[in-house]
Amino acid sequence: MEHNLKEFFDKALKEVSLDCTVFGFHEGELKVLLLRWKGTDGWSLPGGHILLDESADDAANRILTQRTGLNDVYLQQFHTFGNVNRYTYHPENELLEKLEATFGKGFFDGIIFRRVVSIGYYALVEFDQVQPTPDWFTDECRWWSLADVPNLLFDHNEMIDRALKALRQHTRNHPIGYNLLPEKFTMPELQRLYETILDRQFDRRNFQKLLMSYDILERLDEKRVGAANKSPYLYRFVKEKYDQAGAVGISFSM
Amino acid sequence: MEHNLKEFFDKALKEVSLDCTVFGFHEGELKVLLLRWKGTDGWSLPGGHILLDESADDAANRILTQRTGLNDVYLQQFHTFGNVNRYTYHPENELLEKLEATFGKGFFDGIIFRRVVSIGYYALVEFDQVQPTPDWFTDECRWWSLADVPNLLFDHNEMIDRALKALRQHTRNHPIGYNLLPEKFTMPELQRLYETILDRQFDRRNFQKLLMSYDILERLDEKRVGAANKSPYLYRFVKEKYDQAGAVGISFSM
DNA sequence: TTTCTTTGTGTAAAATTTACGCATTGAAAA
DNA sequence: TTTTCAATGCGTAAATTTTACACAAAGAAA
Repeated sequence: MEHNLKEFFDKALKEVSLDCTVFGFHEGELKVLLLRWKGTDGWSLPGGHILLDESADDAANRILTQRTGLNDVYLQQFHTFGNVNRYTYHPENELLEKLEATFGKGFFDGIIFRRVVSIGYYALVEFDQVQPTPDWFTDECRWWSLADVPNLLFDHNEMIDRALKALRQHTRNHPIGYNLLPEKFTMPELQRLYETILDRQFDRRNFQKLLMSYDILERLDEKRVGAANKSPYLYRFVKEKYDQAGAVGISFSM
Repeated sequence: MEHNLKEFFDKALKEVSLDCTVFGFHEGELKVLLLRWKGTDGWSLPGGHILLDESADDAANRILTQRTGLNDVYLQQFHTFGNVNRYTYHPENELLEKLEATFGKGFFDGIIFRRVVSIGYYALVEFDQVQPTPDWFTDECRWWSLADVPNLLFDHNEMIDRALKALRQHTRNHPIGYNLLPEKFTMPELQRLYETILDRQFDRRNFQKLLMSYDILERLDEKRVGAANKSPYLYRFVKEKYDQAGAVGISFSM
């Protein structure tokens, strides 16, 4: 990240931060990207501060690129967290002690652990494309299954809860999958994504009918081979129609 | 407001503000509350800063109480505005000059017109209950019909646009009316509210059937008299069921 | 060659949404 | 006092959408 942390903070908004819940889909499960703070076992969401000359959205993009190696990640702002005590839900004093053991006493004075309002974003990424990369504060960055997410620092568990709710809401009103699946995928794979996000099962015949009725998918002549069953067709999104359906809004009513 | 502005700002977050789009419903139209800045003809949304010891939601409530005289206003955070130039969409230099003519040169240095991220809320209120009250910066506070809203200061026109979109989205997934209508109202009045928010017409027979199917309304024995037609029944929301329906979420599909 | 799991496809029933008519009421007009 | 007129209350049929469900075919594994 930045060579000199204090220099960076001089060029950034101090009372506002942003945090990103990065969703990936792998082996039938939703995953989120978490970071472990240096010298501690405390985990948090990827986040950071907004530079004086960049918008909040630009900052979220910059941070996401740094953490994932990806450009043009799908990003959605969903809520801003402004509780007085949002930094004190968890024992930040212990965390601070451990961090100061690593960085030196007083290092973080005036940098973190003040009153900060945080803008929450969620991101949708292709799991396989991500290169999880720790930042200046952390020495580990990796995927966690949503079900296994531990107690996080600050109010980040609440952030994930809200991000997931926002994602579900989005899924009910827009097509989903372009950002979470590889370019080509089978209908059962797409269905599993929907089932995972919305946490319910669908009849595969009705699911196929509904999805095809949106006219955003193209069935290819290829099939996925190798599994111990009938080879399923591969599909891909027709980007223009996918975007159009997203702009107009569809109602996934199943 | 505060007797000493600079004293207030010492106890508040400086890089974060919040702005409220206050919706009222009157004579079949949606209205919003706007403020005219002292000594100028520039209008803006009601807003303010967050005190160090209050949450963003508390601040929004405090500000709304100050502007409307109401407690416990229905408030919903909908978006945070973080563009770099959100204070420069409009000729803020001219505004600043006029304000300094009123308050004295340099009065606002370090107080306004810096880089500020603003949290957008919308509020739903009973039009008749509101006592529009200007704040420290303004000398007029009044309702405007949504259709007549002029060019506002900063990015406040965009804020209203987004607030309205959020309100429409909310209306499609939750019951609406408890906060916008008086306690007792007729079915045609409720229908007109829906038609105004969603900007389309409904068949009154189907509308009545659908609304009654939610089981959130109670028909009273009273009727509204005085108009040159058949006296319509009065209805009122059953608060518990209204809240329950709001928590579960309903789908207004018409 | 057989078995077993998964995929591809279509149709009928149920539920929901939409369209629409007529009698009634109450103030205003005649 | 009577008539008129606009708005309200109530119910049913048609159209559409959603849901439920069964059987044949493919392909790897046994």
